[in-house]
Amino acid sequence: MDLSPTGRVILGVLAVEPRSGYDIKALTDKSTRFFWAASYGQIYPELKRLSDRGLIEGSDESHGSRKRTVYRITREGRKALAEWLGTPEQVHELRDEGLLKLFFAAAQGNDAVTAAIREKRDAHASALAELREIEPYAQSAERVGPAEVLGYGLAYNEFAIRWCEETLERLNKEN
Amino acid sequence: MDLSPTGRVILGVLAVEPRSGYDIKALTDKSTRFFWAASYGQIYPELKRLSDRGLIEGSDESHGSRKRTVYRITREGRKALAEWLGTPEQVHELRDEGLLKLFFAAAQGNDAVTAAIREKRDAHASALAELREIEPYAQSAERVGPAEVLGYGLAYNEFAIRWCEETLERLNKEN
DNA sequence: CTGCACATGTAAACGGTTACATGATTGA
DNA sequence: TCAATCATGTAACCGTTTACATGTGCAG
Repeated sequence: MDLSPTGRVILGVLAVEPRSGYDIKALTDKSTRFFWAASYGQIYPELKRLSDRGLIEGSDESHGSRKRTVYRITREGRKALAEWLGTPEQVHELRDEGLLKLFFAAAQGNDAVTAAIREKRDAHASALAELREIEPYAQSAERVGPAEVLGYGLAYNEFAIRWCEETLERLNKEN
Repeated sequence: MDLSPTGRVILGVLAVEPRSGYDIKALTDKSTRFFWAASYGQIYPELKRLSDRGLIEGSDESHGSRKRTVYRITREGRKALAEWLGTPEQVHELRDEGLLKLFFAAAQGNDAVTAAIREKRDAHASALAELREIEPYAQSAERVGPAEVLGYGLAYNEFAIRWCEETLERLNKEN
C-alpha cells in the first residue's frame, strides 16, 4: 500500500479518533515527537494525498468563518495501517551530535572528552525532565501503547545519563 | 565557521589522518554510521566545498591511471573543528519505527503489541551482533573516543533488548 | 579472465524543516 | 484590546539517499 513515514503517523493517529491537521500536530508534539516528529509542512500536504488515495476522509467542521477540516480514517486506511504494522520492518536512525563530538574529542585532549560527555549528560537530563512533564498525559490514555512508549523514553534517557556518569568516573580514575 | 553536518564528520575524520573520499566512507561505515551516517552523494561534494573554503587540502596520489585524491586538514580546518567541538550544541534525533509501531499497535490488539516489541528486540539484537564484530577494530585505536562510543552503542542496544524483554514479561503477567 | 575492492563523481528524488502568510476566536 | 491559541497552507531551502555512470588494479 506504500505509506510515507508521515503518512503512517497520520493514519496511526486517526485510527484512534478523527482529528484536524492542527490536532495531529499538537498530539504528535506531545507523544511521537521524541522518536518520530512531524511538521505542518509535511502534515497538510500528506493529508491531501491520503485523502486523494481514499485512506482518510475529511469533513468540514468550520465554526462560522473559522475553518476546520476533521479527518477520519476509512476502511481502506485501516487496511493500509494494519498492513504496515504487520511488516517486520524496523527503521532505526540515530543522529547524536554528542556521540559524534565524543568520537572526535580525543584529538583535542582529555578536557574536550569530559566536556563532551558532560554536555551529553545534561542534554539527556533536559529531555528526561521534558518527558516527565508529559507523563501524566500519557498515562491517562486508555490504550496500552503510549504509556509503554513514554516509559521507554524515560528509561532510555536514564540509561544515557547513567552511562555518561559511569564513563566520566572511569576516565577520571584512569588519569 | 558554520560547518554542515557532513562537513563536521569529514573534518573530524581528517583530523586524525589524511584520507581519500573513499576511505572516509569506508571508515564512517565502520564507526560513526550508527549515530551519524554519510553517503558518497554527500561526501564528494562536501570535500569540494571544504577545499574551496580552505579547511582541507587535496593532493593527487594517483597510481598510474588510477585516480586518488587524498585530503588533509588545514590549520583553518582544525580551528573550525575545535570551534564546533567547543559549542554545547547537542542535536539528538531518533527515528525508531519499532516505537512508532508499538505506539499504534494497541488499536490492533494485544498480539500486535507483543509482536511489535518482539520485532524491536530482534532488531536490537542484530545491531548488537554487528557492533560486536566491529569491537576489536575500535579497541585497537590508540585514541580515547572510538572505544567509548562503541561501548555506548553496545550498552544502548543491551538496554533496549532488556527493556523489550521486561516489558513483554510485564504485559504477559497483566493478561 | 573474472570478480572484488578501489575510486570518483553526478542527477533525481525524497523527506523534512523553517519561515512566511493569513486570519478567527477566546479569555484575561 | 491584546496575547494566546486555533487553524490552514505554501515556498524555499537543506541534507540525504539511491541509482547511475565509469573506470582501475589486483588476486585467485
